[in-house]
Amino acid sequence: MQTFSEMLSKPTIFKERNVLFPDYIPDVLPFRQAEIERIMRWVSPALKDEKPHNILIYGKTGTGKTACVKVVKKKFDEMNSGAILAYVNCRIYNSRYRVLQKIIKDYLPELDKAGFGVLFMYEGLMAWVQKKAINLVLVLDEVDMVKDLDELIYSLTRSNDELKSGSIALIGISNKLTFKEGLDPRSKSTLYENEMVFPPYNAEQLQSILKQRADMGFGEGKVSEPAINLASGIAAHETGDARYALRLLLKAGEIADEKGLLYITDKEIDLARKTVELDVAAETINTLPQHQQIVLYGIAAISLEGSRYSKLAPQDEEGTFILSGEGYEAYSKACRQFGRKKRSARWFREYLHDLEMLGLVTMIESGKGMRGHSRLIKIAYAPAQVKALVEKNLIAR
DNA sequence: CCTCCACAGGAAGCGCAGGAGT
DNA sequence: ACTCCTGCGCTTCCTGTGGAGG
Repeated sequence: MQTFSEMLSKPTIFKERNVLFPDYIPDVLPFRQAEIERIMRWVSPALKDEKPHNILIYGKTGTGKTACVKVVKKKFDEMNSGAILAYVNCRIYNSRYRVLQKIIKDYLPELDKAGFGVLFMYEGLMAWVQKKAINLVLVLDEVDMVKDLDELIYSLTRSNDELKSGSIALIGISNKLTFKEGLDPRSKSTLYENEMVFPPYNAEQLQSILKQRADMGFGEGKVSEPAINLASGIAAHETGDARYALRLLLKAGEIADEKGLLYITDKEIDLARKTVELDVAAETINTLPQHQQIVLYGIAAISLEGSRYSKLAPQDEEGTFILSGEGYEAYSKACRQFGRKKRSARWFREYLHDLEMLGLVTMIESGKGMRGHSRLIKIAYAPAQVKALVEKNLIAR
């Protein structure tokens, strides 16, 4: 058993661990200067007491949307004008009520008493904006999470007609390109005043981002060039997600620490990828409905035991393929084991389909040697780990 | 050739919960 | 408060597919 001081005095490869975390915003964002300047230009009217433009920012996860806006906010705040740029994460504050409440809490704490209705908060906010002639820019990050978005947008933008002084503008950030469909045309047109799309980073860009962070996080020359290239290649191949790339780097650092290494090579990155992949898979597995987890468990179990028909299945890749029939048997057995009532075979196929969509299993058409249309199933992740994970989830309740 | 097997996936229908309307 | 309706998860039933085996 180690003591805390022993742990803390252990040599570490990290120099500044924080810079590898997803919420860290560097002073300079590579490849996003143009985007930052555009946002600055659009919000700048607020600094000379005019109403700025509404903006909608699109882009996949890890393309730097939030980071850019935060950089703009920092510069905005440094101007020390009367204008305010408020940031709200709608994943947490996911309704009109909660968004209003959050703003009030941050800027009008004297009004922050529980139990006031939406109308009261709204009018309090308006009175404050008008009295102090504030130009308020409201950033709604992950705006697609807001349940009553139409009402929120409508009440906030329409309020500009009523205000005699001051103004309210919106910056929406979303990573779903499809969320606009469900919107009321009126709120659509206000939000779409200015639209901006953040493209994913390509491999070279990710490479230089990782280089920058690696130098800051570990010190120069601590991460080998092949390691950087591998990590950026993996992330670029996925979705160009910088957050994922950084996660690989952080995990590789932790692995290096465990092994007492002072240098990160592509071998550590490769190990990191496996654990990060499994982490990501574990997150989706944990949120899966019970029976889909049991299906997965059954398939994992039978993959470990060995498929009865495995000799019939193609052996071109490693990993065991199983037949859907024996998959259903395994699922039924798992249901008995966990004390759950089993679903019909028809629904089992539907579950399999869902699991395939989530990338947790892969299925191929059975070729020769099999009768009719059948499918061969294989789990995408290490069966032993998957099995243990589901077991933990289901035994707890 | 025909029949059967082992499965895929569509259609209909059922009970239930949660929301809208009154 | 109440009904009504709708969507959802699921079962049951059914048709289709294509090699295996007689």
